[in-house]
Amino acid sequence: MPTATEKQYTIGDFANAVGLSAPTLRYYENEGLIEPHRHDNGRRYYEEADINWVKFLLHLKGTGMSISELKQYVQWRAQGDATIPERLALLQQVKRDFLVQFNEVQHHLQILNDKINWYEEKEAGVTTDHESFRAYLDRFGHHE
Amino acid sequence: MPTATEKQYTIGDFANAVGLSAPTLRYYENEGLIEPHRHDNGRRYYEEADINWVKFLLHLKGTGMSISELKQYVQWRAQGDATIPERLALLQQVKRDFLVQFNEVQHHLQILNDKINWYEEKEAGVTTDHESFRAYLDRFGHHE
DNA sequence: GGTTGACTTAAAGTGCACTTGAAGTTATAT
DNA sequence: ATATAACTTCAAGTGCACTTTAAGTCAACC
Repeated sequence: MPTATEKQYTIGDFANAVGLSAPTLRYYENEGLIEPHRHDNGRRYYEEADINWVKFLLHLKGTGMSISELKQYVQWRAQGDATIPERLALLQQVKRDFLVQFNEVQHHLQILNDKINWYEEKEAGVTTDHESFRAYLDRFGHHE
Repeated sequence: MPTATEKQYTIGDFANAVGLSAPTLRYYENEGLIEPHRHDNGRRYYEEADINWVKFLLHLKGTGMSISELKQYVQWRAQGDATIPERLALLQQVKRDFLVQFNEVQHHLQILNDKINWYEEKEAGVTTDHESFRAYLDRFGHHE
């Protein structure tokens, strides 16, 4: 049973589909992250499956992986199942780093929220004239 | 009642105390974020309160504020209470942007976790030989 | 069939947030 | 007293992830 001929995307359409610019796609290709097909005239074309691949890469990138880490991951992947332990170890390390950052960033948000509340209450005349932000924070048990 | 003479930090000691390098502190000063005192010989010194100030700036920075946004915030702050509405609006915008990013990043983590689990199960021989990652994701209802 | 827009490569440029270097002064320890 | 370490300014350099430019080829529309 022959599958329907796959839709072919120009680099411009593909860029639109994945939310990147065409130059960025060429840059990623240069870095070895993507390998589009070529028409006889030299022009690139992309297929449906490439969309999923790029979106997956962007998820990994969004967890904090650099281009060179992605490149390493992709190289291992091209070498087949023998490199699964390496890939798994890399992703686990990325996850650990991510979680550390995630906790820090939540703390930053806490302080930002406190400051916003402080300004809002100050505007509404709720805090006493000379209460400092630090004293205010202390009331909530936040430190640093 | 005279308060105990405040401890004075050299730029090196202060850098240590706040977790930045001395050049970075000079850079921040250049950008108008910090204003240390000076000894008669021209050398900078910092006091306890400066530690809290820098740590607060680093919290704001950690929520995604750029150096130039911090600069704007600091300038408004120097202009007194009249600029509280501007400062509040800025921080509220920062918070909105932060929360958007925060949601996205949680989704990225979800995909990373799925991929790690997929590798772990594959290593343990749990998934069927030819199940694709996408099919695996679909079992959990994750998309994109 | 000509104009407009999308594509091609390779190299150079950008923006951010620092970091490093050069050249010199000052403080501290032996 | 002298070595060494920390400070000073100002300018230039770095790393990352793109973005822009230049010079040219190709495709689609009227």
